[in-house]
Amino acid sequence: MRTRDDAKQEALFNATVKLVNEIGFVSSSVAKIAKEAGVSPATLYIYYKNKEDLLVSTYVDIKVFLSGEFLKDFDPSLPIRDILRRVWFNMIACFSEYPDRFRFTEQFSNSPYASLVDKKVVEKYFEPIINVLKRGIEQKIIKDVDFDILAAFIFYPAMNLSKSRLGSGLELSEEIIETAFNLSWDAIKL
Amino acid sequence: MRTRDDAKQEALFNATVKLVNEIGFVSSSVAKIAKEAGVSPATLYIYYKNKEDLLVSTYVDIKVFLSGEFLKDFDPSLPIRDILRRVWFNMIACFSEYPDRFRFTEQFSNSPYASLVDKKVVEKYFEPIINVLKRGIEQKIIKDVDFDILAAFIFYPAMNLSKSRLGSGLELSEEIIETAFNLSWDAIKL
Amino acid sequence: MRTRDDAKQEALFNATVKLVNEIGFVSSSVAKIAKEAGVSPATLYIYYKNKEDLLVSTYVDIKVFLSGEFLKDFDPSLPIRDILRRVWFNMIACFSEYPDRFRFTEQFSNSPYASLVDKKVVEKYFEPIINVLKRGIEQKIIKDVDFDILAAFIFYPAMNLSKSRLGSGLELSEEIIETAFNLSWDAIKL
Amino acid sequence: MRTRDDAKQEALFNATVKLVNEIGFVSSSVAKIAKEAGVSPATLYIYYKNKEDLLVSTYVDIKVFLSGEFLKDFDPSLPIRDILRRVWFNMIACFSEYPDRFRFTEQFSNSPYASLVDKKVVEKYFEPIINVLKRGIEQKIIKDVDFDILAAFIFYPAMNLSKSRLGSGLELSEEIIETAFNLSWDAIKL
DNA sequence: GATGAATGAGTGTTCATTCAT
DNA sequence: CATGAATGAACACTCATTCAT
Repeated sequence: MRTRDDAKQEALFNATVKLVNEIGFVSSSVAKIAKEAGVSPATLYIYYKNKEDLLVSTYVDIKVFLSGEFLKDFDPSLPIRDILRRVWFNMIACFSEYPDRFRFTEQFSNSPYASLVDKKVVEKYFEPIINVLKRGIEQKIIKDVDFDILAAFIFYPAMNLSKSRLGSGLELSEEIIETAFNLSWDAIKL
Repeated sequence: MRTRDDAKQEALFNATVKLVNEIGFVSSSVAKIAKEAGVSPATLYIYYKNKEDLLVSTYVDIKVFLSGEFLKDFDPSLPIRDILRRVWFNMIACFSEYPDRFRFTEQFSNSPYASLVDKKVVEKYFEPIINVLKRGIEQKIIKDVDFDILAAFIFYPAMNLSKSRLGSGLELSEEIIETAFNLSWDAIKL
Repeated sequence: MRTRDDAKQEALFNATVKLVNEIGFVSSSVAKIAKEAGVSPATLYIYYKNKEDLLVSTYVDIKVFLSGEFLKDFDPSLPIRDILRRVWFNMIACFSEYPDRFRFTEQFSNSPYASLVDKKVVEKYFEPIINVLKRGIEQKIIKDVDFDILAAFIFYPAMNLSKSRLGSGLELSEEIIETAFNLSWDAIKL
Repeated sequence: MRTRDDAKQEALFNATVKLVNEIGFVSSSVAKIAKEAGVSPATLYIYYKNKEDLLVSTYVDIKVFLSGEFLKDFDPSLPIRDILRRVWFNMIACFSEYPDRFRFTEQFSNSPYASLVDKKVVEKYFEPIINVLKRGIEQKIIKDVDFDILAAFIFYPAMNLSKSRLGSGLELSEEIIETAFNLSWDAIKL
């Protein structure tokens, strides 16, 4: 018998990300995604249970991928500010390098599909960063506030900045990224 | 297309916001929206050119409404920090009071429809706040950085905080809002 | 606005009966039925909630129609044997005149759709015949056995005879019908 | 196509009968039948030419099986009434013991597939009974009418009685079966 | 102004069957 | 012999929009 083809699954993944970005969730039909991936719609159902499974799986895969990018050259022995600075630069670089995947997660997490994802599974991959923040709080370097408040001043600004710059086509210079990180650090540091 | 019966138009507006939140953009069909509003699908086309017009108009209307809420008790004679603090509290209160409208804008602005909105028109309503920031920069109270960077540490944290708290069902206490505003202020103040 | 078109509903009814007979339940798709009726598949869903509704409604309509045919010239003042004889002849004539409707009910009642029909509703239309049988039992003219046993020797033989003759293309002569009725009467009479 | 593994063929036979009864002809796809039988859809095509072949073969196999059951303890030396009485009891017992196979034949024979079966082949297995009836006619014990009329008062009542009782969940007591046979005998005897 | 009827095009999904291993 | 992968065609059904009243 034929064997499962990783190339096909990857083609479906790429086609999904591409189409959702080009024409949006609403218009991204199974037929169009399959066509973009160069397979029959029926074939899609060999690799995914249904459309929901395709979208949720794609989202989770991207999230795992992004966490890997964010944690590139992660070195817990560095000072906390340096660690976060590296993560910050990684995030911005990642969003600029993989804007499609980034935008897919933005669309996805604002859709009703979002509630279908087990957040625990995804959060696990971001744990190293969370631990750094915890350490920072213990060492009285970072303000002792809930994690979602810290997140609102670290991750979301990076995302929103990337989004607004990607949208307007402007480049995010090294300098601007540094400046923005300083605001982030000023927000959370004690 | 706009014509007379305001009650019908309002019913359509409410139905659109409600349905998009309940079942998402993808599933919100013209037929369902019309039914929810208690009118015929054909009637919808008297008030709106087509579905796109319905969604975009609804978005713009909400944005205008939100700007009014954000600027409640706006008093330019107060110190800049106090002005922004009031805006901050207004935003959080507004998101918590009108979660449907808030979530609609989130879904909408992450969809391809977003590009159909003339940002100038919407931004106009937020000008008073922008002017405050400009004044703050001139007076060396606020860091002299691009507006979108400031926005990334004022508006988006408020939105993301509201979103994450709304999603998890947690309440945002007065104290937490105050704390979060302090982070925001620390980020942008000189 | 346009008004509901009885001609269309009738066309759908006829198309359903015709197609189910020609190609069977399995192959009778909504698209084919709509095409046969000369309307769009979407139009079918204005007149029927879904395919199941179409088939069940068609079945019930036929059953009501058949009961009317069976009871033609029904005269309760006649001797019981004469009443049943007339019903018997009516049945055979009806099956031969409307073989499509008859065969539809045969296919339907042997399909899983059958369980969706409220038997009470259908049986109501056959009550006059049932009452005749009851009277016959009371008057010691007919054997005192359960109704389904009597039915198995009155209605089903008529149906099966019709079916086997229709299938083989043979005519059912007046004489043969009379003969068969005699067997039926011999079976149930005391 | 038929080849070796009898266990697989039997599994397919059972799966077909089971599924057609549980979900009907319409929903019984090759994929589901194969899954139920624990084999690959492709394997099914080793044992059967196509779906039609599978269904027709299953039907014929059941018919042969049923004929065997009907003729259990068949003793042509007994009086004709006793022979038919035994067949009658065998039929009822068989339908109650193998309701799935019985219902399969009911569904099948009311579908367009029925016309694909060579009736001669099937009838052959029921010949002993037919011969008894012929003898009964010659001996002036049974009415001299066409065979299909006799059948309509012997076999079909038994089937319909079984069907209605199976459907309603009621048991068919020894006494009721005896009673019903008496009606059958009254119908056909001279 | 307002409506339910009407539809061609599209939706997500499953189908019977064949292919490559 | 046996298989899961693969698919074009079909499935039931819904879509945004227009039409006739």
